[in-house]
Amino acid sequence: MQKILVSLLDDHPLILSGLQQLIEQEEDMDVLELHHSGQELLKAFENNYPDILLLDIHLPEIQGDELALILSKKYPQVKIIVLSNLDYPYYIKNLLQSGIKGYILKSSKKYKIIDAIRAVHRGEQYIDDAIADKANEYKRALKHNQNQPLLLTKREKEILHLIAKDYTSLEIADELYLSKRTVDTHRNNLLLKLDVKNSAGLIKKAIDLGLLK
Amino acid sequence: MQKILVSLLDDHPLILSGLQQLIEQEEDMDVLELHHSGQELLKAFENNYPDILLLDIHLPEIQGDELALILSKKYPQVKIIVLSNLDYPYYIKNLLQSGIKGYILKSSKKYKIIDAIRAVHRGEQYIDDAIADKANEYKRALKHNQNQPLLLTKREKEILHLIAKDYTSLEIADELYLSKRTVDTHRNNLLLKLDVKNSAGLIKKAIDLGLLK
DNA sequence: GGTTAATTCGGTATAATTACCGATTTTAGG
DNA sequence: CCTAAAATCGGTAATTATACCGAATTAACC
Repeated sequence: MQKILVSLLDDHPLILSGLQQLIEQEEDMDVLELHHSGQELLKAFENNYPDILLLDIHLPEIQGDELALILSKKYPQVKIIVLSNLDYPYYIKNLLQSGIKGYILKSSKKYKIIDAIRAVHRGEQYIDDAIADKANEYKRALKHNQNQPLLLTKREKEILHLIAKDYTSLEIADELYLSKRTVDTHRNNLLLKLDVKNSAGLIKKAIDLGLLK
Repeated sequence: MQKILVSLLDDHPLILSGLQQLIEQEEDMDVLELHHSGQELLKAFENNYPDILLLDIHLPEIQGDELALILSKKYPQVKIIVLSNLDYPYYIKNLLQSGIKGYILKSSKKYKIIDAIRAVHRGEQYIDDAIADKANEYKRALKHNQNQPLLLTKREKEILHLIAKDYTSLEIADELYLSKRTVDTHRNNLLLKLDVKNSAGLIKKAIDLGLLK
């Protein structure tokens, strides 16, 4: 029988080991390669790529969702399962649009991860129950916001990072050679998109969503 | 030869597996027990405890530093090594005062973790280089703040959590039956203690330090 | 019981953010 | 080339947060 080939991307060596061990215990799957960064993965994929990629969404250099988008365009054969800590459900919507096939929490029981790999390999979608539940909750709670995409623009991300760095609007304006008014507009859009009412909530949610740090 | 007995506490099963595998590969150490929560660990320690405890500082229910304090009072024989993602160095000062013997990053190379266990077992202190470097940097940069303890009071933590929840000062005051003025004082103290100048920076740093979420 | 830290509250002033109304120009993609 | 999204900028008003002066009460600890 052809084994399911799985590659892993995570910046934590410990998580990589844990996943590797977990997968190699199964008879119908094998680990192809371990990757520690998005750059490394992109290079490695030029030579060879797996059936399934387990992708940590929290990465230091590149945003997980950006990488997912690149990969699903360049390597649509590779089925991507996202590993995340997030319990914010609406984030999945964007990811699913990026071609993600599965979404599980890092804190999941081990068998769930194995199940997810098999399901996605069969061509199914696999969303962690905990998340699916919350997603429904969320949809019910927020009707007015449901067709608003959560993808941040380049400028918005830039400004978000500066807000997190303790900058005031004026300081951001100076830094980016913009008027304070422009910065405020972007701040407002950030608050709207993330559905929070001030900067404290913005930063909190941004980190939870993996948009920051 | 007597093996070094190591117990592990982390809320992520994957990290636990990774650590377990890593430690059991070494001939001079063994894993005593895996713990998934602070409560579970405290109960288990009543019967038996290890030489070394690898303690994740990011825990859902109990604060890592609080647990460390409890443990070092109740079980001073157990040497604690903290595992963390933090690159904020001044946090260690408090931890070291709580009786912590080692401090390493989750993203460390695997051999570092093994080294740390051996060093701490010999009675040495082991601080991750990356952190030690930053700690010195930080000391140089911030002289005026160096004798200010970073431990937050109960009330401050309470208010910090509400700030992160998008509450305004007035809403917090209502929630806790306080005057707005009191809330503002606490907010100010939070800004001072964490050395940031607004709520956005406060939340960012609090999360980095493991004080939130 | 005495000392220290924590918590509570007041006023005033300034700075910063957020909420509204708006608009034009630039960029990216089909 | 055309269209939609993104990025840019203005003014005003209201709300919030922060910076300063201060101090009294309560809780915790030795």
